[in-house]
Amino acid sequence: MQSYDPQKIETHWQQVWEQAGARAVQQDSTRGGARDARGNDARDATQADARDAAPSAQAAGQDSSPNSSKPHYYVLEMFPYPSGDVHMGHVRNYTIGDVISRYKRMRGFDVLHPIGWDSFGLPAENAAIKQGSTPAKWTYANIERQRASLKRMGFSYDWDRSVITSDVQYYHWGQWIFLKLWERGLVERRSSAVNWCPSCKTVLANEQVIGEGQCWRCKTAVERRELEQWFFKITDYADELLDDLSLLEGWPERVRQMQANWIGRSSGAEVSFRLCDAHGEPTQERITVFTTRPDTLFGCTFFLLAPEHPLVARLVAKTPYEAEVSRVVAAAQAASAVERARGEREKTGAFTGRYVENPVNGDKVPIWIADYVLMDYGTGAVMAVPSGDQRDFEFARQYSLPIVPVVVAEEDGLYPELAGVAERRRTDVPWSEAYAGPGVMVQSGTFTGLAAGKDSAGAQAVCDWLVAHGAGRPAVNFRLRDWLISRQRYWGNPIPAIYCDECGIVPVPEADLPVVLPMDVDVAAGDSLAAHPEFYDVPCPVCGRPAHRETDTMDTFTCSSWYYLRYTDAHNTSLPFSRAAADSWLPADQYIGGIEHAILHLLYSRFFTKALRDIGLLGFAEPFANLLTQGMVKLNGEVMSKSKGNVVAPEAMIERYGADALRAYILFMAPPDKDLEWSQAGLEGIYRFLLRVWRLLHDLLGVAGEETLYHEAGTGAAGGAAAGGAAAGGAAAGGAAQAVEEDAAPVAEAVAPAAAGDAAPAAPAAPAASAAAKLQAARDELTRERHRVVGKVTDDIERFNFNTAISAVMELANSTTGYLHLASASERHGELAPVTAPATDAELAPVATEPAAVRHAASDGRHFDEELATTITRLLAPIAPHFAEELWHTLFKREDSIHEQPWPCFDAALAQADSVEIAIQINGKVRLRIQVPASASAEELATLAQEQAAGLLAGKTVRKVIPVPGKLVNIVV
RNA sequence: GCCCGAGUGGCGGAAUGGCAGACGCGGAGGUCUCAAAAACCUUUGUCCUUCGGACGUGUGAGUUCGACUCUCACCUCGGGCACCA
Repeated sequence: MQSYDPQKIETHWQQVWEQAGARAVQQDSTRGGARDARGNDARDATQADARDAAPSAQAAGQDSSPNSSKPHYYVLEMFPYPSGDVHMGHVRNYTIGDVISRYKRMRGFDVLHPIGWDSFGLPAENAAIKQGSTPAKWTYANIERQRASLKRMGFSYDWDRSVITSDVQYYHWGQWIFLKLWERGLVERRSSAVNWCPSCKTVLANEQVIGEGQCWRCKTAVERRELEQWFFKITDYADELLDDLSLLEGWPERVRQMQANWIGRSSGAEVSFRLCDAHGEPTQERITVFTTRPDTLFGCTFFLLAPEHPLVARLVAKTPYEAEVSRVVAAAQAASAVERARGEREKTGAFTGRYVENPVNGDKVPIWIADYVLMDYGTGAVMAVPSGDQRDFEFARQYSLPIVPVVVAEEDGLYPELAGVAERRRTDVPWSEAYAGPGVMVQSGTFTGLAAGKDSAGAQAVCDWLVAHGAGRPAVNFRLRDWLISRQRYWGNPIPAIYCDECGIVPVPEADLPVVLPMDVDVAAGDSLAAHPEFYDVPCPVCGRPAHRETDTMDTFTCSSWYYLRYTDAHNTSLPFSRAAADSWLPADQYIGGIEHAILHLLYSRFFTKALRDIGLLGFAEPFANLLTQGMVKLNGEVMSKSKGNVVAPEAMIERYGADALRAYILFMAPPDKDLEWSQAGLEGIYRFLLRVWRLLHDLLGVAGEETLYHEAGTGAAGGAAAGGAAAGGAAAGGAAQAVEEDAAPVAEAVAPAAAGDAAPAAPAAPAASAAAKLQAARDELTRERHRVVGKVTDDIERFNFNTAISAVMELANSTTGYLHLASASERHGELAPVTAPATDAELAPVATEPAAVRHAASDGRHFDEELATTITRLLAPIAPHFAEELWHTLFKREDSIHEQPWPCFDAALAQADSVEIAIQINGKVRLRIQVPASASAEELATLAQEQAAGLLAGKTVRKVIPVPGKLVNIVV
């Protein structure tokens, strides 16, 4: 027996698959680019794919009807950023995707499984500076390194569709999309308060500011600066981005929740307050606020402006209040964004000396400035209702402002003496904090008695009143800001815009695309795009006068917002992708990636998809139908990172245990969405499992030779004991297995009654046939086990429970071990020689569904063993592809690929044992276990159980019997 | 504060409301061996020294014949949002 040598095997198959892949591409191109939809007509491509489709109904089972073309399945994994070699997170992400891909192919799907590189971005510049290289050299070297590692892992990618975002063939179309968005009014250049990272020396999008105001990449505290920048108007899609989350049933609830929080829609009303002049008389000038609680308007006792509000200076100019107000404004501006956002500071403010008029009751309320009011949310002005808002409450206490309760809680009678009171009687409350919950309106004039709360009848009534009196309207506010996409960095996709002194900002004409990024910019030497005249100096496309290019590049997230579309049509030279190609593959059936992109990338991609749909380039609204967010790989509870120096390198593990063991390990140790604690011992355990299966299958087919470990002639006792243990370990240990377990002398007698329980024509009952009978019983049991395991593995992979799928294969392997202990290969296979010639298709067909009555006779031994062996190999093929392929060729003597074989079939009925063990509970406690025929009805079960438990029931009155067929009987006494 | 998750042996983790702890790691004992490793076999939740029994899925209630699973409250941990009006 050739021993299992992962390095040798994996290297061999890598080369074979690589060559086969190259051949496939050549064949494709002779078919007119069918696979890749080169050119524009992808409809041809999909039809060609359909012609390719082999009849797969048998393998795909319920998933496809006979003679149908192969259904499409798009498995997408978040593409890597090429910062060095691949890490365990990549290995986990891509292993999950590869198992799904290989499994779906075996199930008869036409699978799209691409990979690429998100290769623009700041780390390349930093690395170039550090190493005195260029971003391009560093980036492309890393891509080659990663590509080699991914191939070494055995990932079955459509390599000919690879997308590298820093290739001009790709970013050309990013610029084209930019122009299309511009045409549609979704691009704006405007001045705004933006986030500036002093370390990265660039502006950042809101989504890229994390935690307490830090840069997402370098964690430096960001600064606020007023700058003119480029924006994508993602807020135009705020409503749809939020509403469509409910369509994404295949996404984790967590991610949907995070996006909903981020978009942050609040509904309420805008209320206009008339500004009073210096003498307190209302003017025509109005100040508008946004509120989610118009029902509390009668409780508004003061009015707040953000320190940055443009009105502030004018209100206090040349008044006694000017000095104090200026001091507070200056203090607010001095406080860092982080500090001010934290909310722990004591609330500070100052009176402006002016008033506004409350539209509902004519109250003159004082205008204050307060540092907790934010200029960039709502209108920068707030109606303060201290009885209903904790912040306003604290501010009122701080500056001794009145607090008027306008909502009383119904349930606990909070402030009951005000119930039903319409006119204002109290201007202070005995509470220690504001009450923001629902209740009933009080002290609110004609609205008193209406329900209060967010979106309540009272809120609606006040809103209606405001509309009727021209003092307000319903309004919705979002937390989401427009996406700032310009970056003051070199290594990115150039923004296709030109500045002309005469014509202003001019888009680069489509025909002039691509704007090529010079590859020789020496960032290490402080070089920049502005210093490259061949890039910087251009004639104005409109007037022809000298002009210059925009030197800002696009946020890398613009590149990753549409790469999954390019995969469907990767070589298109006239469009980013053809609509037909994209529509035929998307929405992606399964997207897999880290939770860290829950907001950033996933929100941007959703926005791009919707915008491109509105431009007419796509026919769908959401890019990813199903999302799996894989957990992190940790070491001692900590995230692996280079800076912490606690990285386990995949290469080193492949070197030692092979890619297949690493793949299986990472799937086995935890469900895919949970964090995984790295354990070398666990990896060794899986490696040993593969070694064990290797030996097992060789022994099963009788080619183990001298090295057989499972059966030695003449040691019947040891073998019997072993088999007994294994059979008992099997979950569905039935009567037959129990018979095997009893290894005492009258074996045949023990077997016969149990095994012959139903139609078993071939069951040998004669004592002389004891060995054969034992084998027979073991095969019957193993057949059931095989069907059960195939069913479980299939179901588990469908639901991404890879860990339990692998453990089910282990169970089948363990049961097989027990079977091997019963008899040597020659005893099992009778006169038949071990496999030397290629097995026929019939012999190696996917496990057929057989009539329940058909049992394997002793002479079928080799067939039985081969079927068992190929089943185990097929089940492992998606998980350990090199391992399975090698067995397919060397053990089963096949010349095609196991990865093109159909997935094994199973029959749930065959997984069912004739006789099952059920528990008898008395008052819910298990007291007894009995064997009953699997076919026993509930009534029979109830009777049987009471007979069997008669001893335990003596002297007790049976009140109720609950039989659960196949499981247990509960007797209540 | 609001909103999501998650709490099960020594460890990673299994369990459509129906025998808790599958599978693996680790531990213990054995077979083989001059010996060791590997491999193979047995065993391994806790407690009661017992054939046998009691207790066990973060805590406390509840629904149910029956709850790791469903309901309510609480505790702990993780995550998202947050002076968002």
